[in-house]
Amino acid sequence: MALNDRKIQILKAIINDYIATAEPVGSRTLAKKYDLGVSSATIRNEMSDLEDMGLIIQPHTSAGRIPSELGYRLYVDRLMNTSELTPKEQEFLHSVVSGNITKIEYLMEETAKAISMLTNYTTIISEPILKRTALKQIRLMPLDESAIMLIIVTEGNFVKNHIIRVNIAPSDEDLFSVSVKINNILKGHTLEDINEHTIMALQKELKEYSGLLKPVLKAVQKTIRSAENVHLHMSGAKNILTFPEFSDISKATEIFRAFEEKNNLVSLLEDAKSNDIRILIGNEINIKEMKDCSVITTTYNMGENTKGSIGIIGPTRMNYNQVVSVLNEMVKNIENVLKTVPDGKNT
Amino acid sequence: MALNDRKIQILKAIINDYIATAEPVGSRTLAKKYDLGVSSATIRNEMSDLEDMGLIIQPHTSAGRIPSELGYRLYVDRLMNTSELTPKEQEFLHSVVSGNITKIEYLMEETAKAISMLTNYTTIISEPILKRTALKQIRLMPLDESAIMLIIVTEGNFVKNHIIRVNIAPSDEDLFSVSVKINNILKGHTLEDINEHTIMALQKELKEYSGLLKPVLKAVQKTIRSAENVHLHMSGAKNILTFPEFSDISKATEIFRAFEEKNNLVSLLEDAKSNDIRILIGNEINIKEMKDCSVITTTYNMGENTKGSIGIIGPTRMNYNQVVSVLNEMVKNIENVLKTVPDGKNT
DNA sequence: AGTTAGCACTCAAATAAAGTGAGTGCTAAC
DNA sequence: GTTAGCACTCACTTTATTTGAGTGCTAACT
Repeated sequence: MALNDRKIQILKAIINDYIATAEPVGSRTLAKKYDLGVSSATIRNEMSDLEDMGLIIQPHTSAGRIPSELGYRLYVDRLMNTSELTPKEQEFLHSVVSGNITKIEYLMEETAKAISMLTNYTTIISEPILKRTALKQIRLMPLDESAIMLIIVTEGNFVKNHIIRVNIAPSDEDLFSVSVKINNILKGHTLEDINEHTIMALQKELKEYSGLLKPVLKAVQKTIRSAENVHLHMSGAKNILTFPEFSDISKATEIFRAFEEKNNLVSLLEDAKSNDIRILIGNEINIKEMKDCSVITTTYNMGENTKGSIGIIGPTRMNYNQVVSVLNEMVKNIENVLKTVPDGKNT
Repeated sequence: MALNDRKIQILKAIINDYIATAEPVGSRTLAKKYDLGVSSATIRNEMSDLEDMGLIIQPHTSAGRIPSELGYRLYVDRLMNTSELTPKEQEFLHSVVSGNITKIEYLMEETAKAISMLTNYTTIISEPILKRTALKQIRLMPLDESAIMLIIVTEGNFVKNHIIRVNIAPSDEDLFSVSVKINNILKGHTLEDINEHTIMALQKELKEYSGLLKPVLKAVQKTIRSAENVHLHMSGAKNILTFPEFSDISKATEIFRAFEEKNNLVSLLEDAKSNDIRILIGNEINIKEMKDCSVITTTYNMGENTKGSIGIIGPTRMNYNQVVSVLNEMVKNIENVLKTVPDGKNT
């Protein structure tokens, strides 16, 4: 059976209507609401064909049709028309990143919030993760009589700090020169780079302050490890409750439970490997609790090796068109901010 | 009408039963389930009295009774027996804080998560807030050719950092000596302390690097301001959905909406002024969306002027007894950690 | 006096029955 | 190939009926 123009037109109408109303749509509704130029009976015949092709489904005998996953797939791949955001929406999204954002965490937080506000879906964002976390700067500074602070800046200007307890705090100047020495040795190294050789070199340099070696090394390790972890931000999870498909508390709870499992979210975002926008529909998501959801993901870049992902989660009946536009716009914004004003990144 | 022993016994039984089952409890149930030594008819008479006294309520004519807010008030003030946590529970709570926690944010996050897991209620925690944020250390360090980083440590060892773009980055040594100079002038100062005099002094010291003055001052201001902000952590909001009193989606959504308003949560926690445990029941909470909830709050100390709060939110029918025990235990744990190993606090 | 058995009464909730309407598939005519 | 017409289906709504937990009151008992 061929998927002629009229069939496509009808399928599009069904999907658009269902996205808007969440109600199965019948032939009469289509005939009245959309200017298809044929009678409901004809539409009925076409719908019957579409159902045979697996693109739409009848929930029960005397109901209208709803799109199947296959139908959505066809829709997002070939039928969906992309639209521009309104100037107001663009401005809103832009205002979020243009504010005085001092920490990358806040930027992520705000971005997630903005997207979920605009779309009414749930947003998750992963902070940029460094492929190979190298140390950029290591510095010791005095805190008080019995404590000094270790500051570590990694590639990408992520800052970490650790307090080190000591018996007698070395002088400011001593700490500075120790810092410079450590720095010379560890700078540019990653965790696996730190071997016996580097440690020996450190031992030699820190002869006078041998008590510092161990805590410093430990802190450095911790830092690199943590920088290699994925940090997630989520916003608008409660929006799930606003969709009639999840008005059953047990369904909502199920999804929330899936959200709680960090691995789930990470794996969702990891699907966003390429820079393109990726769409997973229903069971294409490999998380059974989310079989009635769709996820749209993409990545944003922040320097060469550093990229994070954004994912938007909604019912399969989500507004794919809008979400894609929002994602594109927001990625543009974020990349701009991260490129032009890499101000105060931190973890 | 006197509140004799038997009435108290019956009231306690009603409240305990209702907390456990969420079902209105009738005279027959009480007579069967609890060993009160009298018949259901007698209990009925007493219940009638308790209702006259406003301690219990009949949702409708042919239903059992449920506690009124007044009833709960009496219960938590005078009737409730406190119980110990099981060793297992204690161990669980302890394991949370004893892990390798490098940042105060994570400690808070984990604590909130643990409490809400154990109690099944929603937990909010405010990070310790400094009464008067003073600067402790200010340091500049090189990043690359055109950027240096400003590190600021405030009283309480909170660390902030800002990247400053420059045309030509001064040398490491120069930055060190500039740091020491700035430090000498600003150390110990709070925001309102920074006046023309200090700025003049800075201008003089930074003659050679006048381009640094403005960004440094701006960053310092930002830092202090942000440190004076309340940072909140919330966990287990979705637990709300598990209670039959909120099984109506619209009720749940209402509460979630209230949760979204940060001011609401802050004001809840601010009620926890004293070190004691405070309990707010139903309408005692001044947030109308939360009139069917109760909140139990307390504070924890971290050094003299630094204290944060923990709040647990559940239905009015919450397990006050358990929550109080958990809170007490957890505060003990947190204070221990913050006292003995004040390691790597950060904001 | 206080307690209790007995009983009529109430009313939410569960169950059953009847009615409604949007939607379908099929047929026959255009 | 298209469409009007019609019988049929079935979720949903409405209305009626039944059920049962719980109450308050009264009269008898200790």
